[in-house]
Amino acid sequence: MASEPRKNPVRVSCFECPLRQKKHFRPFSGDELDFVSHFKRGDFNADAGATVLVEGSHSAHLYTLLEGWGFRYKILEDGRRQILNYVVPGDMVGLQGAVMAEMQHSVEALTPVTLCVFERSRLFKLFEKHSGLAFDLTWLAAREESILDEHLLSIGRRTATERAAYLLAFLFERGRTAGLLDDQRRHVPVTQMHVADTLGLSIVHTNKTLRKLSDRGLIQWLERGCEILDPEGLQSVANWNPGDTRLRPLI
Amino acid sequence: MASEPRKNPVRVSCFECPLRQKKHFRPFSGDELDFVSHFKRGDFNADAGATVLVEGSHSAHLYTLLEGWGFRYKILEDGRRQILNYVVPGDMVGLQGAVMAEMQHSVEALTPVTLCVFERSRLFKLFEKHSGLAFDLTWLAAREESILDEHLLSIGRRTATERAAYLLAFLFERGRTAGLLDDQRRHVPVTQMHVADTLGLSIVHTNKTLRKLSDRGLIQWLERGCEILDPEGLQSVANWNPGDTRLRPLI
DNA sequence: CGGGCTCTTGATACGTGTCAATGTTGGTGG
DNA sequence: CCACCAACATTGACACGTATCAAGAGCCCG
Repeated sequence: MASEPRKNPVRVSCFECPLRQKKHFRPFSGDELDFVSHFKRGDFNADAGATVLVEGSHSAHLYTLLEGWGFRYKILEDGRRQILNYVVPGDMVGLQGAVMAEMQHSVEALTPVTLCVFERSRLFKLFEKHSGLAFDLTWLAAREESILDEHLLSIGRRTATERAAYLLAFLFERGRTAGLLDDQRRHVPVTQMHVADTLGLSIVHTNKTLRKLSDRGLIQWLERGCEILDPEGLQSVANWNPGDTRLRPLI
Repeated sequence: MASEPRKNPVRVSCFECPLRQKKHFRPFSGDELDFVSHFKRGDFNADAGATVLVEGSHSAHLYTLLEGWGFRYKILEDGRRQILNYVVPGDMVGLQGAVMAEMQHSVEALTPVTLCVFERSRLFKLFEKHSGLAFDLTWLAAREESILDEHLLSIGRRTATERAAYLLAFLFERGRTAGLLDDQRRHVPVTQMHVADTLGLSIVHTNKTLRKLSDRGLIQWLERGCEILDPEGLQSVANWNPGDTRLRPLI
């Protein structure tokens, strides 16, 4: 397995939240931290490959990914699958189900994951009492939207090679700002099947496209994952660069 | 032009908001209505084809479309364009620019449009004082996300014919719930170029694909627009059905 | 040891893009 | 009023990108 063995599934207190201390997240106020620690119901651990949330359900919960990689996807009746976006630590999951009628997509773990579980029914209290956190929630939703916009541009208008380069540069950037990757750890834990289902390509063509990127020294493919050798190179192939990397909120 | 001539550009008061009275929108409380009417700065009218918002800008404003059709899009440096989503009355526009650093997409009017202009700087007050409206804002963002998810599935995994059928069924549904269309008025004001740029297809192939739908009696193409003859037929070709059509919020 | 999952590669078929040419419509200016 | 032009829609021929089919290798795990 690509990632280290899961930590002991001990309840993680918000006060010692390992994420909050990382540099990319904005600090909480004391009040907010207090509220969130009550908002949180517990932890949820899942193995790689596990389905965390399923389309059509109307869960009583809402999650934040604390550790690991995951992805959101939809499938058509005949099994064609489209990966919509990836989930890294700090990302909120299940907001759709919490706010609207039901989930319109599923979520699967790519590595072993830990999620913070929040109680859906207390969400309205968050809006009522903590406008700063409510704003953050909207911020997160707006950012998800802008990522989906870029994906749409990618699938709709970029060539296969550009798409692949974009995706890998994007995943590296997301992993980096989530503290999963850095100059030493450059391993993105996806299979070529995941890449294919994200780019809207067949797996065979994906393989041939990735080979081109390997041949140019931009990446190296290993079993069950990809080593990002040259993030800037990928960005320039894709004609993309990461947007705003300033402090982001965390809930 | 497909739509009737623009109404006199008189300031529209929130108290007589023509949208709020339509059945698809949730009613405001008196307090909320009061607040929104102060939040609103004025109206903004634009002609068909006008660019309403441009990528990279950081506008002091935030908008709700009051009347007409528009669309959001992104372009690559060499001019390739991807239409991300369409905007109908009741849709909020520019939230990204208001919440994050700057707009990551542009918005263009498809018909003459009227927009309500809100003051960005008062947004934090909305969160502070009107948690119901703040929740609505998040609701709108979550719904936009779920639409983009479906588009992504469409472009990534549906065939050209399915994609086209999906798009037209989708546009009919959006127009219908926004009060722009009904069983009598079935005209969607897009060119084949718009369809092509939404589906990620070339214009020539789009033309040939639309012809198939015409031949099957599902649509009829007119100059600068499309008559939706059989919405359910389109839905079944695309293997898609509109989700939650319950009351939606309006800001 | 077998079987599943992942990655790889070559051959061929098909969907979609590109090029080119034409017709229509509506608007503009002489 | 007509000539002209721009935008939009249409069609056929051909090229290219991508899907599909098929086969095989390496690996891990039961």
